[in-house]
Parts: sequence; C-alpha cells; structure tokens
Amino acid sequence: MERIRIKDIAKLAGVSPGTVDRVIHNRGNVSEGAKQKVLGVMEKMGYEPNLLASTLALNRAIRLAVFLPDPELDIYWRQPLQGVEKAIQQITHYGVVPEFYYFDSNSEQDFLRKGQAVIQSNPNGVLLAPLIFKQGKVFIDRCIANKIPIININTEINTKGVLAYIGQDSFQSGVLAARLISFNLIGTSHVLVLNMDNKLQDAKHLQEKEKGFRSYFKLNHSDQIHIYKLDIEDFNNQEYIIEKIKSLPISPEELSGIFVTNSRIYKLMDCAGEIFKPTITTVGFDLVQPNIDYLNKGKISFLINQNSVQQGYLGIMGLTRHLLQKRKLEYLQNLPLDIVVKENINYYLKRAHELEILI
Amino acid sequence: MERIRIKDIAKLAGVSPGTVDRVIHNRGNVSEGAKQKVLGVMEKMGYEPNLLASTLALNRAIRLAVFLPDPELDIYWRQPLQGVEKAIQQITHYGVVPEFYYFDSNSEQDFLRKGQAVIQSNPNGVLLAPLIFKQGKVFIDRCIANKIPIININTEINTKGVLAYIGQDSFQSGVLAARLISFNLIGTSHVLVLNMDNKLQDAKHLQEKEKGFRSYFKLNHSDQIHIYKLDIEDFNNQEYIIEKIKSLPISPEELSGIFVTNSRIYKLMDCAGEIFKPTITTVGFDLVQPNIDYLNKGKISFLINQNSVQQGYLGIMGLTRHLLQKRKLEYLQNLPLDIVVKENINYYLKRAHELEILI
DNA sequence: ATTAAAACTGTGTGCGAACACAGTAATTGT
DNA sequence: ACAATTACTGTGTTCGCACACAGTTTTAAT
Repeated sequence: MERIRIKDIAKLAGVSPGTVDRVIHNRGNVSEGAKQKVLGVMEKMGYEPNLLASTLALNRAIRLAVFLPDPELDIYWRQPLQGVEKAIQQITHYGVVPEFYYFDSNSEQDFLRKGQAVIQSNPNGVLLAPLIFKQGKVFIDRCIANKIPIININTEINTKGVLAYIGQDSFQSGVLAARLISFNLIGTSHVLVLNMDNKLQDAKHLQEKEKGFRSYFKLNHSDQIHIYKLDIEDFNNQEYIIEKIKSLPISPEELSGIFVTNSRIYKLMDCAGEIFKPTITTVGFDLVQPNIDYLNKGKISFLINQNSVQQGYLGIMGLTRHLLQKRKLEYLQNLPLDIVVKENINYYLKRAHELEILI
Repeated sequence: MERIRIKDIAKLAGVSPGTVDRVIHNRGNVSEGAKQKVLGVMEKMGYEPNLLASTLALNRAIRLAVFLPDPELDIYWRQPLQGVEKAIQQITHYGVVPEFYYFDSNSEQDFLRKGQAVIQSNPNGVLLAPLIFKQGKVFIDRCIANKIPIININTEINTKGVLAYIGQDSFQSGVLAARLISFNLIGTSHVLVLNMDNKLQDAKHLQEKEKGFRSYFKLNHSDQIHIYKLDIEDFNNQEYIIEKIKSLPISPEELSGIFVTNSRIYKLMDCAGEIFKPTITTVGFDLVQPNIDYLNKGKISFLINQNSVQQGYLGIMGLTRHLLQKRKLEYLQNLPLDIVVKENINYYLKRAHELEILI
C-alpha cells in the first residue's frame, strides 16, 4: 500500500500535477469540471500531503514570538522557557525560529510597549501568558486583527480567535490541595489559605484555586474545618509575612494545614518555617528549586506540579502544528495535576528526557 | 544566520558536494587531505543535516516490529499499544510502518514461535516487553546478532546491545505505595502486600516493588507496622482469593492498608471489596478501566500510574530517533510515578491529547 | 614507457511538493 | 474574421540530500 502522490492523482484525474496543486491550494484558474474530478480522486484515494516534501519546497521560516514574563524577575518562568527551548530544538527542521520578548508583569506600560514590538515584528504566531488581564485582552485583539495566531498558557483569556489555552484547571487544583490536606485531619481543625501575589484582584486563577479548596471542605468535613485566608502582596517582606500569620485568630501551632496558591510557598518557608507544628501538612505549587529543597527537607508535604515546562513545550508544538498542518487544535488543553512528594519527585525532574525523545 | 548546507561546506572546503557526502556517510574513496578539510569546515560551521531533505531523498520505509503480550489476554497491554498508535500517527511522514506481533505471556512456546517470525521479517527495529525472562534473553541476543536495534519496555533485561529500557523504578514505586498508605496509619497497624501473577518466581519487578514497600516501613514506623504478604497465582478464582485473605493471622477488618503490586487490584475488588473496613487505604497500579471505576467509587484510594501509554509512545519514538538521527539514546528512561486519586484522574485520562500535539 | 587497475572527485537525477512561467484554448470586442 | 483578452493547463525549476555513474588523477604492474 504505497502512499499516493500529487502525480498519481493527476494521472487518475486525467490532468497535470500543476492543476492538482491549484486545486489543493485553492489558487483558482481551474475549470469546474477539472476541480471536481481532482477532488473526487483525492477523496477516494485519501490523499495526505507529504509534510516533508511540502515544507522543503516551501523553504520558508516560521517565526514564533514567545511573549512571557521576564524569567529574571520571577524564576517560575524559567520552566515554560525550558519547554520552549526543547520544542524548538525538535522542530528547527521545519524552519521554526523563536523570537523572545519578556515583560515585567507588574508594569502595564512595559507589557504594552513590548507587545507593540511583538506585533511590529509580524510573527507567524505568538505564545502568550496573559497575566495582565486588561492589557492582555487588548494585545490579543490586536493579534487577531492582524491574523496572527495565538496560544495562551498559564492564564486563560477566553476570546474568540485564540487557538488554544494550555494550562491547568485552577478550581480543581484547589480541590486536590484540600484532599491532600484532609489526609491529616482528625476532628476539629484549622487550615490556612495563603495568596501571595502582587495584584491579587487581577489574579483570577488564584481566586479559583481558593474556591476549589473551600468547595472540597464544604462537601466533606464542613462542620469541623475552619478555613482562614491571608492575602499577601508584599511577599518579599519577611517581617510582614510573619506578622500577618501571627495576627490570625488562632496561634500558628494550631494550624493543621496550609495551602499556598502558587509557587511562592518557599517564600513562606524562608521566614516562617519554624513557627508551625511539625506534623502540619503544607501544599504548594511547582517544582522550582527552592520548593524542591523544602520538599526534600520535609518542610513542604506536597507540591502540585503545574507542568509549566510542558506548557511552553506544548504551546510551541501547537502553534507549529497549526501553521504546518491544517488540523484544528483542541481549544482547552488541561494538563495533569501531578501530586509530588519526596518519594516521586526525582522522576518529574528528569522528565525533560521524555520530551527530548520526539522528532 | 542561515542554515549551512552540504553545498556550502563543499565550497568552503574547496571540494564537490559529492565528496562532502562521502565524508559524512563514511563511504570511503576520499583522500585524507580532503576528508580533514571537510571535517574541519563541518566542525567549524556546526553542520546539522536537514532531516527532511535527508529522509525525503532516502525514500525508504522503516519497519518496526511491535512485539508485546496479546491485549486480548490482558487488557493492560491495550495501553502501550495506544501509545504506539499515537506515535506512528505522528511519524508516518518519516516512512515508519509498524508490524504487530502478539504473544501469550504464559506460553514460552508461543513466545519463541512469534519471536522467530519477528526475526524472519527482519525489521529495522523491535519494541519488546520481555516478560518471560529466559526466552526474552534468547530473543534479544538473536536480535543483536542480526543487528536489529531493540528497546525494552515494562520489564528490564539489561543486556549489552539493548538501546534503552523505558519503564519505571519498581523498587521506588513500592516505597511510594508505602508512603501513601502511611498517611492513614496511627499506632499499631496491619498492612497487606498482594502479588497476583501467573509465574511469580519470574516476576522480578513485583518482587522489587515489595522490597521497596518493606524498606519504607523499615525506615519509618518499623515497630508498629505488621506486614503480611500473599502470593496469588490463580487470580481468576474468586473463592480462592477470599479464602487466602481469610487465612491470614488477623481478620480482614483489622487491615489498615493493602498494596497490590500490579494492575490487578480490580480482581481483588471484584470479589472482596466488602470484607474490609471502610477507612482502609488501598493502593494499586494503572489506569485500566475497572480500576478507574473502583477509584471513582472510593473503593481504591490511590492508583500509581505506570504511564504505560507513554511507554509504547516513547519506545517507538526512541527507535525512530535512533534510526533516523544518529544521536545516542539514554539507556535508562524511568517514567514518573504519578499519584492518581479521584480528584485528578481525569487529567491523566485526557493526557492522550498531550501526545497528539507533536509533529 | 605504456597500460591496467585503483583511488579519488565531480556531475546529474530523483525524492514529493510549490510555484513561476510558458503555452494552449475559450471568450470577448471591433 | 481577426486581434486582444481572459481562462485555463502543462512543464520546468527549486528546496537539501543521497546515491549512481561518469570522469579524472594517481599508483602499480609489465
């Protein structure tokens, strides 16, 4: 069962390869009769273009703008970038070239300015983490107006025209965190939710996590669990963090669990690791280095892996696939919520290999 | 920074493209001087062959033999096959064609006969799950003698010449299982290890899991935990299973945890789901359908995901990469030990999408 | 010194698809 | 009826690489 080529279709339809090509690419200048004959044969024979020959002949570059927060300002963003690098490594064959643009997620100004630069470079596609909702939406709309395909990671802004969102189900990750903490709860217990971010009113996904967390306890141990919540915007101020915790209506030793809704649980451990009871269950997100260290030391009980490396990897792959082939992508691509403990963390850290395998 | 081609190297080295080609493929008939000049230029310019043009020009088929246990006899093997299909789907462009051979893992005869057929077809590579140790070794050696590259999944047989083993760290998965059960242990407790397989003396990886399980408790709650162990070869005989469990020195209600060392925990639940106390922690392996159902019903507490779909996927990708490019593979590729609970299982089931993205 | 063989090197064609361009047929206008 | 458009169709070159084959130089043999 040999693969069918344009040449074969041409022969079967009684036309020249050039005509078949014109039909395939809707380039016009084909009589209705010829067109129908060609389409008929293509359908019957199940023609699949040879991607290799096609990209070779096209001989073009695919420029992808990678528009993410500056990894120098928040180490979290190193991970998606690592995934981007891996993906690029595997598809340079197809002429894919990345162009990196980093923004300061605390400065709308900066975001807009860099966004301007992205659009001006007129890339073939954009990978975006739209952390800043309002300006993010403006940028996305401008991309769509310029027919630049766009994939979002990490944070969802569901606007028509966005190819895909790759990230996690924030609500469900909160549910999972609650379940993990509940292993250790007996009778009346106190648990704390900690949001640590600059602009909490914008951080919709953190709010979702909190909602998920609360909903689990509403369904399961509702009467015995007391949930406290602290919002800390100035998370680099250690004295402030401690002060906030001590201002809770209960003492820190009474807490049975803490849920930090993003990757900054290490900021808490840096200053307040010793003020809780030893058997407390602590849950945070992401395999960034300081978190890994605290997990191995037993100070963090669970980390939920947001698969941020994969987000970058899949984002690039998705864009490439869209540009190279015609198939539609699935809009929502929720990545698994990996439960990481001391006993299985090594395999997640090594997972880079898994990605490296692909062609 | 344009990509450098054979033609460019030829010009820079002052020879013809044909000579460069001969150097690249070690085809001989090149003077030492020319060879050194070409190698020098290649090194300096960092030549990377264009994989697309190369495979297009070669115009050959890569036949990969997929030699696994019959999925009709054990549903577990559907998963690796699913991964194989996904992989093939993505790389038919490169001329990769699978040839499937299934064996009955209870019949050495059958394995040898099918193995004979595999070798006779003289494939370009083999994906193998060497469940039967002795005959597996014989088959592997024969492949190596015929210079057929081979990748093992699921079970490791570490022989020189095998390209890679893709699977899990059995010992560590036992450690993890123990940790999961330990969440629920207070004071003196009884836990059970259950091995359910046909030929337990051959099933080295199940023994490893048990060892890992025991080692955790040796290090952590050694004096308070009593570990019982049952080997059940006739796992389709429900009365036999119940009888065995009732013959333990303690009653089933006293068990705080059960660890089934492979995917057959559903066989236990099918017949003995009701004889344990409601708060028991049960740990098994793999997201096969009956296990998924019991997890959602709350009868199974944790499943450790062996990533068997990935094993098939990565096996095919690894073979292809070896045959298409020259880079060496890493021999040991341990997949993550995913902790799966009711609250995060959906994302693992949907992970097929993750794979589908790639080119 | 001359031929034969061996060692080396360059050119040309094909892989399948994309597109430019040349070429032919049908249609319009005068 | 004949030129001038327009509509359609086929051929040829290119992408980068692999390999066959022809062509050239060097070495060995007589």
